[in-house]
Amino acid sequence: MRIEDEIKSKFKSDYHKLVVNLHVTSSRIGESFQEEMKKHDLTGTQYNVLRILRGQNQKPASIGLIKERMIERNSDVSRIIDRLVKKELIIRKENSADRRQKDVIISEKGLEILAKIDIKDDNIKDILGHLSIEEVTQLNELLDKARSKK
Amino acid sequence: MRIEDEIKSKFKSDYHKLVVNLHVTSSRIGESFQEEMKKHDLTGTQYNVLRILRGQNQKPASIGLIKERMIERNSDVSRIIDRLVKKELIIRKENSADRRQKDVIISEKGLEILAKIDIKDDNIKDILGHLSIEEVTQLNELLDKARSKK
DNA sequence: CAACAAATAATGTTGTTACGTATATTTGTC
DNA sequence: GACAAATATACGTAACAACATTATTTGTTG
Repeated sequence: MRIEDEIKSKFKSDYHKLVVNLHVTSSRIGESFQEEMKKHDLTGTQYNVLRILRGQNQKPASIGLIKERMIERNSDVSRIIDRLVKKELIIRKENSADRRQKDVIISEKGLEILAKIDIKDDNIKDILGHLSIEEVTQLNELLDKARSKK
Repeated sequence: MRIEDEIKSKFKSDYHKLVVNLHVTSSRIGESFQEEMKKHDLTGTQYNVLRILRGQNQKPASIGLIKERMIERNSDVSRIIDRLVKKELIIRKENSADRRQKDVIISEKGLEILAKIDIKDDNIKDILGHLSIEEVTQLNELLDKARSKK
């Protein structure tokens, strides 16, 4: 369905339309994943942080590093970390070399929950399977270009 | 920049990558608009609701209708409406035929603020001007297709 | 080396959004 | 006309976002 019909709106230009289209499409596709997260008592943001930590392969990450890699860049990482520590999905220690910093790593329990969640190909196929691999590649390229400032 | 480098992450497939790419791109592009809204003391969500109401041409909208047309469909429309009423940007009355429903319309003040905001082409050009019209059209088409369930 | 600037994270506060549930009203059925 | 079901909205709570402030530690400079 075209975006104009989906949200019953009109746009001044295709550029303007693209801004809204991106937002709506991301939101719709994201809904399915949020649901998946809920089954494991995680929010999308928390999942995002866990994945960043897993990507570190047990190399400690500082709060600042996590913040840089997050999708929503203004997030209040300190308190997101608090919640994940409370759930015992991650471990937070002081960094011995620089005592301003914290060393954050993912726990066994955190790794286990990620493994359970790991989006099955089935799941993705349900959501995006109607796109050909060529279309997916092209979309990825165009999105990369859209983000590049100029 | 490719999405892998942007958030330093690896993906199992281009499909998986697309999910993240959509989210990140939407978030980055959206940041610019959020800033614009802040100048007028609005959130993106509130702007979205005001636009829906303007689209009604003074025909009253129920809370449910607004919810349907919103970008984020899980939103708690009742309280978003509360805030807009408090700012006197919209008017909320009981519907006389069905007292469960509310009739919501945009106020003069609401229309004025929208007119002031109305995204200038300049603004869009800053953000997406490096894409050709062909690329924009193609992106819009691919996004429409990505949303269509099958 | 002392004084000051910069970096890093935690905390306080407020506003907003997400999720689940509760309440009020209407509609349909017997 | 009583009652169950459906519909529309409101509310309670937790999570998140935005922004400022503070505390601690580190780096720099005279």
